[in-house]
Amino acid sequence: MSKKNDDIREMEERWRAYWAEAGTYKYDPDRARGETFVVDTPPPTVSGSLHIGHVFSFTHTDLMARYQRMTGKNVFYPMGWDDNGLPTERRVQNVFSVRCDPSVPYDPDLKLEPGREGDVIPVSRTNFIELCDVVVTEDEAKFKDLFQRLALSVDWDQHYETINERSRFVSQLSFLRLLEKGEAELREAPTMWDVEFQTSVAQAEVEDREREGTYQHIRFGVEGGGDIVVATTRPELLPACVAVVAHPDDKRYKDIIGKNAITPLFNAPVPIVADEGADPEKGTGILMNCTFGDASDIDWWRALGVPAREVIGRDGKMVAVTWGEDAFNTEDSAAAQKAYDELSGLYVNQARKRIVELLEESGAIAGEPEKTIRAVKFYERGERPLEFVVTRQWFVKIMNKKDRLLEQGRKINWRPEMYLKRYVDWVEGLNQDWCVSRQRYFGVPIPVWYRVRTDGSIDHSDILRPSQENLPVDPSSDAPPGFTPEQRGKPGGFVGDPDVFDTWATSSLTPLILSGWPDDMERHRALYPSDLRPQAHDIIRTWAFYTITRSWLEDGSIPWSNVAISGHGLDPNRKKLSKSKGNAPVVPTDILDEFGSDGARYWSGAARLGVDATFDTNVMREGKRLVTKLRNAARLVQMFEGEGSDPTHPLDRALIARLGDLITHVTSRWEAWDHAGALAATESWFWGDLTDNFLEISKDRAYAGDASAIGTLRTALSVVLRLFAPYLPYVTEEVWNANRDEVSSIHRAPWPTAGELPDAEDNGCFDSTVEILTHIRRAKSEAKVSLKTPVDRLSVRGPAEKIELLKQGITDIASTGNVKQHELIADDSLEAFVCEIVLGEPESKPAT
RNA sequence: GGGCGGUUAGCUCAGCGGUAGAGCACUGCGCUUACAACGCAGGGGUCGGCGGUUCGAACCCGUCACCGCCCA
Repeated sequence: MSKKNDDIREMEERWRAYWAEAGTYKYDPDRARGETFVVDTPPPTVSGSLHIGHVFSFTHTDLMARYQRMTGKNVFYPMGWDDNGLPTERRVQNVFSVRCDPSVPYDPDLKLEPGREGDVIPVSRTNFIELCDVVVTEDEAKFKDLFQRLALSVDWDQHYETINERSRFVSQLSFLRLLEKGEAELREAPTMWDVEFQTSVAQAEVEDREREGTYQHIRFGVEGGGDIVVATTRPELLPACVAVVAHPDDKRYKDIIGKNAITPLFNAPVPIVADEGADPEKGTGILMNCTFGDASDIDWWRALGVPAREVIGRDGKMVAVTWGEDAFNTEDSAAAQKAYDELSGLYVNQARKRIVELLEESGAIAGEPEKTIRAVKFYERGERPLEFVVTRQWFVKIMNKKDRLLEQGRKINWRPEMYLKRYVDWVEGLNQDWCVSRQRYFGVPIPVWYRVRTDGSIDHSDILRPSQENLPVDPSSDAPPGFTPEQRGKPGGFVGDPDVFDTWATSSLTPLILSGWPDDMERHRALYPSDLRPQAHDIIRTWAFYTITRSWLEDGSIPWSNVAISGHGLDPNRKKLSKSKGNAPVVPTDILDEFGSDGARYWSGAARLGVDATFDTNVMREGKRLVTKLRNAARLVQMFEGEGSDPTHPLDRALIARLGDLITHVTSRWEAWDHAGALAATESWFWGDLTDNFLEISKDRAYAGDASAIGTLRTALSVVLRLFAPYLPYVTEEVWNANRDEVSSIHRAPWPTAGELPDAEDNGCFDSTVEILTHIRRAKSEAKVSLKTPVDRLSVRGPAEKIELLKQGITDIASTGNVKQHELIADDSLEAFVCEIVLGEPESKPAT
């Protein structure tokens, strides 16, 4: 870091401390809802790494908050930390080299060093959660430090964690209300299951990945003679085959529909059924229906009413089954058992290889294997394919509400609007209810218990609920109303639901967590629905979708009136920046060190909403350069000590008029949620009209104490600083307060309006003046002489009207361009200015 | 396979019906008491291809190609 950056660092630390102490960004609960602007801030996952993408999107939010604050709004801008959930658990496992084992008793004296090496230690659930708390506390401190350095104008008194008591309370209460309304229910059903983390997952967390697969052609017998060949990429599911399916119009199979096929190896009779879902073009046109290979298997299984043959366990291994019993009927138990025992206990991919060998040995493989590319479902954070496993899970009903959820989505203003389309596509494509229970530890517990029957079995239909005043509860340690802790697990007693909620089940409630619902309804009415949900486009299907869903389910409302969608930070190869891809090597604090917070914010501010932004230090360098220019321009303006006045000189009046146009334009860009357009316009005016031209033109008059020039410069600086303030909070605050006896934050200053400016008009003299000045500069540049070289004679000919305008600026041109003699000649035969410039001798340099 | 964006100067991007723009990079000049962490001037683009609408298209319509994202 250079010495110069030390200055920036000092300035940043000084103002950061001031804002915190002065409460510059405090929300005022006493002001009316109409004057308030409420932001439903995204809670970042604190156990992820900090990267420059955070700087990008969080700055966007801050820009909007700052603009609203300057327009006079009472801004409610909180900060939340998403600490609950799997990312934290994984981090804790790595940091302390532990794993959670609920069967291990709690050890109150457990002390582990972060970064500990050695064997993985099993720890109790309570110990594990304590370790999670340790890690998130540290992580949150790092995030807070970065965000404060970045000058996010957050009211830090308004913060939350998705695992804190308030969040657990709201999450549990909201769930219980859904249960009351019949919108949440417990189901034992095939569910998408991650065999690595051993938890259920929801549709929103699943992604398709293309994988190589191999079609194996397996010969089935047909009752009454003959055979068929089924093609499958998952031969290990053969023992789970409950039917074979062909298209009703497929001539090849028409005659055998209604008969039974006999599976090879297992000799299980399975019905041959017709269904239009079978694609005659795919494989051999006839396919296995297994319990359960994919979502359509579930549909067919339900439609056919056949028993489920579950062969894949929660750990992704083939479970032990007994052929000839229950669902596993067969014509030859001994043979089936012998074959199956070869598979039992193997992982799915091992079983796939083994069963092909067995089929080959038995002569049931028909034809050569065939390579194919298929879409395989994965949990987004997982490395192993999902399986469908029958488990007991809590679901929230959403499939029957698609139309209403679409309608709710359309009531919200999406910025940019194209992202409504993505929401609509997602809702229309929903194919299952929302599974909200997770078999994890660090999360909000599901607040119910189940009665234990007198025979010791659990009655999951007898759901015991806590009363609202006891929330939040932990069913694994608290007892339900009317029971004593001693009755846990005993006949006639109770057991707690062992699961926690999906992280989204809690974070979808952030507007309610923030609003004080339902205990402080006065506050709730002041803060809900909120005005702005800022977030990135990757979580439209999760955070935005689930929040809209929860608000609809709770009271039919929409959670916010606007959604502002940020793009992603991309690496120089235009790939999304993420820790997992290892392409985010740049530490955000290094960036802030190098370019200053204002410089880094400039990069973000220059990017439009919804558009991905390539990480580009050149843009940050540009921002840093702007900061320097702003300081230097301000230094000049603030140097003039004389009295200022309203503009009287035509050039000054023109500048003020142009400034008014700028304010109008920039404000309209902000109102259109176009902070990037507003910045570009402000920067262009500042650099062009103000510093390159007006400052040069008016400088000599200002030095001479001309009140009009001085007043104009001060007005222009005051306005430009305020227009830049949302993007460059540090330097604008520094300059704004440079000449003040008492600090008055620019971030509480009123947004400039054209109406606050003195009356003025741009009659065209400004453009004429700049035009001639440019001629003079070009002449000197082409002559390769210094700009201060005198012009012995300047002669301008032009149409009378333009010459009249030029007369208003000629004195300033003469002083700026060091013109000794000039003449202006009206000539209406000309359409534009024609200049004749005679350069004098360059002034001799003083001897060195 | 479906949807949504994008393709403009070497790079990063703006412009979105009326004579092609910015910053960086490049070339030349210049230390001028706000600024060399800078200024001034300049070179550089048949606005992805092909059709169409229009007096006029980077911009509207159609089509194709490629890139990215989202979903299957």
